[in-house]
Amino acid sequence: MGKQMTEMLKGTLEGIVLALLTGNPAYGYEITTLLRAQGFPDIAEGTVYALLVRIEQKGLVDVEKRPSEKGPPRKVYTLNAQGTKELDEFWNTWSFLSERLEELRKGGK
Amino acid sequence: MGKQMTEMLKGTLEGIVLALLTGNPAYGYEITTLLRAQGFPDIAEGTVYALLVRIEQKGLVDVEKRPSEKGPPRKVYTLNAQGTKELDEFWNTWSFLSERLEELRKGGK
DNA sequence: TCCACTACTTAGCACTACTATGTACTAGTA
DNA sequence: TACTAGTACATAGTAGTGCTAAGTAGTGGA
Repeated sequence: MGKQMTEMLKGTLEGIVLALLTGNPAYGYEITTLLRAQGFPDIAEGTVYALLVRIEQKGLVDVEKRPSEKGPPRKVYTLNAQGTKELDEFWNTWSFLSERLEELRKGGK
Repeated sequence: MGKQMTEMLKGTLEGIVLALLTGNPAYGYEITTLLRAQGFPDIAEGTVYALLVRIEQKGLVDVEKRPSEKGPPRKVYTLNAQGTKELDEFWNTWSFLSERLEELRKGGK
């Protein structure tokens, strides 16, 4: 992955994952493949798992262990109320930054 | 500053500063006040100066020292060819990420 | 003299993405 | 049986970047 993208993902990747989880519980491996399919082909597995540990510790998701047909049991993450609130704040922060940057791009000094 | 914004600025702040410098040479203290005036009231001085050192070491800007009427001499930064190229790449990276996020926001899974 | 403003510098910290490696389970196949 | 691939999760160590905090230096005004 480009160094720029790596740095830019800091702070946004968490939001991206929370957004993926809205109304759509998922487990780590699934989230990784989802991200890779949706334009982030180089996302490292370890990054996703570490992120999931973080958002679980922050209490943004509920976790449930479910057996898998193939391999070890899955940890399914579901966005809870606090996670939804965090996601809202994420979109606010993103919108603000996004607007600033669009102004800058238009030469709005 | 919010923790979210702090993390989100990683990777974008450099682009913001490069964008501010296009066709508009400026010195550190000036850039700091510019940023504060344009929606980032809590940007730390130290952050800006450290970033300027970095982009100078990467060769993205040319530097010239000019005396100030008030206080120590200013270090005026001018975007050079390499900096312009880097800024182009920044906009590409930003556009990509921005599009992904807008899709996500619209519920595009 | 003291303070405020201008202007730059730097050491240490916190956070997050990446690299690399390891564990564990299932199924297919040679 | 032994090997391989795919599924699924975990984690130690590294790098990059923004923040905190503190300092240095110069000018001018109360």
